[in-house]
This record gives sequence, structure tokens and C-alpha cells, in this order.
Amino acid sequence: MGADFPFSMPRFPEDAEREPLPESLTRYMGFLIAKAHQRLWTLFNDECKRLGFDVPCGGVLHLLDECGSMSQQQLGRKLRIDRTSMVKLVDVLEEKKLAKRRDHPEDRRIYLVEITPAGKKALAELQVVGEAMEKQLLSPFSEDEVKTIRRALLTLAG
Amino acid sequence: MGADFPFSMPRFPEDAEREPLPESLTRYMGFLIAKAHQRLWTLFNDECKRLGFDVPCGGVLHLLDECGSMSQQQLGRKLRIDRTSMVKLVDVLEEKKLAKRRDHPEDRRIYLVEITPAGKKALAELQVVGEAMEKQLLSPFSEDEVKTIRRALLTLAG
DNA sequence: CATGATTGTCAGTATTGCTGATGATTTCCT
DNA sequence: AGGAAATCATCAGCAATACTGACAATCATG
Repeated sequence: MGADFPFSMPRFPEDAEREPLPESLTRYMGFLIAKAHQRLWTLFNDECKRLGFDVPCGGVLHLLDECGSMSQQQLGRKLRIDRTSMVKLVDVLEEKKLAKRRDHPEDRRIYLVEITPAGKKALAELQVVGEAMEKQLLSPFSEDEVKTIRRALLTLAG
Repeated sequence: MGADFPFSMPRFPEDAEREPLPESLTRYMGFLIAKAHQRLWTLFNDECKRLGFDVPCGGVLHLLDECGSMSQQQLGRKLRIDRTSMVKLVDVLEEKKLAKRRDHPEDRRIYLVEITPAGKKALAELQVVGEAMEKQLLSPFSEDEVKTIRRALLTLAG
């Protein structure tokens, strides 16, 4: 997954204590999305943790790497994370030397958040496992089906 | 959506302060699911709040209504909610008279959680708005596409 | 009968998202 | 030019949340 947001997600249960979802609830798209999210978040967050950060940080790194430096507000708007939550997120990234705040040359209210070389390195590692994970998760589906799914989720995400 | 889980989800931003998701991140299924979840959860939770409870409670009610009384552990396993979180969830439901704990006739360790008439009534109202919401959200997609999406999410949910 | 597993509960901890405020700037308006 | 309003980052504090690790009561197993 790319990014998410800082929030506490209930863990996807271990194999031993997990049972199939109740069919009566799987009729609801919202329930399905919620539980799919729970699983993917757990899987991906474990990988992030191995690299020393977490899912929300990974999302910020990804965005910074793709789109270049931007202000915290921009980050928050794009990732749909509250501005005040973004402060702490960038604090963490800075503390771990994965990103840093730079002064904006023209607007002194703004910090331009910038990914560091260490951040790029960590992100690259994350992308490797992330893409492998997605590939495996989506292996049961055809290319067309994946396209449909993607389009649907994008629509649902608003 | 039926149910979810007790946890704090960042709100889907209001129209005014929302911008399209960054394309670079929408390539990731995990990100898409996360953001779709964020939106649906916000929408559905607002409806639940109008009825005096919240999404996780709605999920429990739904399961109880469909599958009959069961223990808290069973509820938790089926909904993939931690056992200790379930305690508080049932506390809330009982306080609001939407469900109640009954003694298990054969195993005195267990409470059978049971939906009340008031709970059934609230659930019925929720289902009306829930189904209307899903119908609207899925209106851009054909029946076959919806089937594919459902199957995909079910697979991803594990 | 003794050991171990299961169920519900609770206290305590660590996180999390957000509200509302502040100070520093910039932009807009006249 | 000058003042009002908007913008940005930040912070304190609040209300939820998930989970760990304990506990007592009860049941299952050998």
C-alpha cells in the first residue's frame, strides 16, 4: 500500500485464530473493504516496521519521492491526513533522517519537506516488497479484472 | 457495510478541502483500499451516529441478527475484533438496550449475546440507508463488475 | 482429580485523530 | 500604504482505540 494515515488499526488475526468472514456480512461492500484493509494494512505495516518506520511514513516518503518536496499541508491534502497529524508524521521522518524540513525560499511560513538519500533507500526497499506483495495478492485475477477493481476503488475513494 | 471494528479512522475530508488522490499512489491497491475505506467508513459512521451508535456496533448487530445469539469470542472471531475490544462493544450495546447478555444454559463461562427488539429496529433502519448508499456508490458499475469487485475484496480480505 | 484450556473481565499502556488556540507570515482589499 | 483576512506550522489537551498481561470462574481432558 502506499500511504495511509496515522491511526490505530486492529491487527489481522494470525492463521490459527482466524476463520472465514461470515457470509451475511460479506454482502456489504463496506465490510469487505474494511476487512481487506485490515489485512493489507497489517501485512504492509509489518514490512514497514522491519525497515524502521510504518505505513503512514511510507506513504509520505512515496509521495515526496514521486512529486518532489512540498509543504506539510500539501502532503496532508494529497494523502487525506489531518494537518496536525502531519506534524508528528514529519517529526518522526525527520528524527529517523528519512526526510527533512527545509525553508521555503519565497514563503517563510512554509517548510518544504524533502526526502533524504536514506529515505530514498528505505523507500526503494519498501517498494520491492510492496510490489511483490501486490503481485501475489492479485495473482488470482486477470489483467482486465485488476483494472476493474482499481477503477472501482478509485471511484469509491472519491 | 456492515461492520467493522472499534478503531479511530481519520475522517474523509469535506468537499471543500479535498483534492484528487495523487496518481502515483493510486497505483497501489493498498492505498486505494485504504482511502476507499476511509470514505465509506466516514459516510457510514455518520449514518450510524444518527441512529445513536457507530459502525462497529452496527456490525455486531448485523451478525447477531443474521446468525443468532453467540458468545463474545465468536463475535470477535467472526468480525476479526480483539476479544477485549468486544467486551466494551457489548457493554455499549447493552447500555443502549440494543443487545443483551444472557447466561448460556450449558456453559457458565459464556454469555450469549442477543439482539433486542430495539436492536432489530435500529438495524433495520441502518440497513435501509446502508443499502441505498451502496446502491448509489456502485451505480457506475455493471453487475458483472460488481461481482468481480466483491470477489476480489473477499480474496484480499483473506 | 489434577492439569490445562477457555471465557469474560479489567487495569494499564501506548497510539491515534482532532479541536481549538497561538505566532509568524503572506495575501488581499481599499 | 495600511489593515483585515487568510495561510502555514505548531502545540496542548482531549477523547477514542487496540492491545498486553493479568485474573477468577468454569469447563474439558486425561
